[in-house]
Amino acid sequence: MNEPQHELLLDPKSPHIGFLLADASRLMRKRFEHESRDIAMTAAQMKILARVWKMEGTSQARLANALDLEPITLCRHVDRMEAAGLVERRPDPADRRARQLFTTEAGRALLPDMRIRGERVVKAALRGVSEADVQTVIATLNTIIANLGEDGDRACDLAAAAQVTEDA
Amino acid sequence: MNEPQHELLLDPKSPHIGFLLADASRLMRKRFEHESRDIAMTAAQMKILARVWKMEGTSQARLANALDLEPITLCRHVDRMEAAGLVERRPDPADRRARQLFTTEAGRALLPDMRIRGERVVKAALRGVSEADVQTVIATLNTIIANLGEDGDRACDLAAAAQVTEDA
DNA sequence: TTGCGATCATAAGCTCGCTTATAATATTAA
DNA sequence: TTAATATTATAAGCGAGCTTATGATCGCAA
Repeated sequence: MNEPQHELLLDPKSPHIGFLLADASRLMRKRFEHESRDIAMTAAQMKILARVWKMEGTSQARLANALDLEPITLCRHVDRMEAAGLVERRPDPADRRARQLFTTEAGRALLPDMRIRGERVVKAALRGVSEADVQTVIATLNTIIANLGEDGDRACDLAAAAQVTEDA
Repeated sequence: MNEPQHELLLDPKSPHIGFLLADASRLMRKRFEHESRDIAMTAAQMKILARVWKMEGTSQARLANALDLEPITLCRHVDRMEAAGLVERRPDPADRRARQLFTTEAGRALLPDMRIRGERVVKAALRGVSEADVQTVIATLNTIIANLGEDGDRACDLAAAAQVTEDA
């Protein structure tokens, strides 16, 4: 009698919202990459470049914080973006550990086109979705991000303390 | 006069829904992994294992279709999952190219606990979100997935076929 | 002033998704 | 029957995220 347990584990009628989020996000990313394969920049790089533009001369640590990325993740991005001529690293005159980040003329030149294509993908993704529902989704996603990002440690401790099942 | 253009490129008041999706998805995945670091299985592996359980003996190609993954992506997962003893590959007696997939007793044993922790993460993520809004988000995510998957040519066919290939 | 703990950047190596390519086998057409 | 095509699994290698660790430097405190 396995059938009922199957339903419990992966109910097709109400799929785990985490899986839905992952699938929707993955498909949008995939579509965007396909939509802009002729531009030498990815969506993640666009996001980073736009932020560097707003924080011209910032350090990688502060930028990583602003983008909610781990420093090493950003560092790898900057490696590629610097190699691609999108961004420039200069030594910080006030702190010999740090490097200042600057956009390149070439990098800035690509941003508007990227944004246009991104909007095209969003429009395709949201076809048939009402404006009200879009707003609900945006608000809910922001709530989720706040819930999970606010204080990871505390919430995790609470949850972890809840249950430890020892099968013996 | 850069300020107005900055707003256009990355408006903090209405951030690109694609970025929100990616962030929410990433944070949920991160939280889940933290929540279940003592279990030798990831969320993606859980999803795959549950599906193998429903399609015991299926081929990797059909499983990849059912999960909407590229065959090579699934192949890599199965590599790791087989090494971890979660899943088993056997030669298909009817097709010498194919391998049949089966869950392991050890793999099945981990699923219920994984599901419980997944639900805990979802509950934490959705704190303060009304049930109605959750339903709206689920419906919208399904629309997005359909919108972006259908145009990819025949994702609908694949999804439909996946449901049918169940046992008889 | 020294010395010790934070902070900055980054190395190593992992999962997870992808594209592109290839060997083996199956299947279909000629 | 044989030749062309399709399918199955997998290799190689990239992007995007992560954890953990390490060398340099900064800053504070004894």
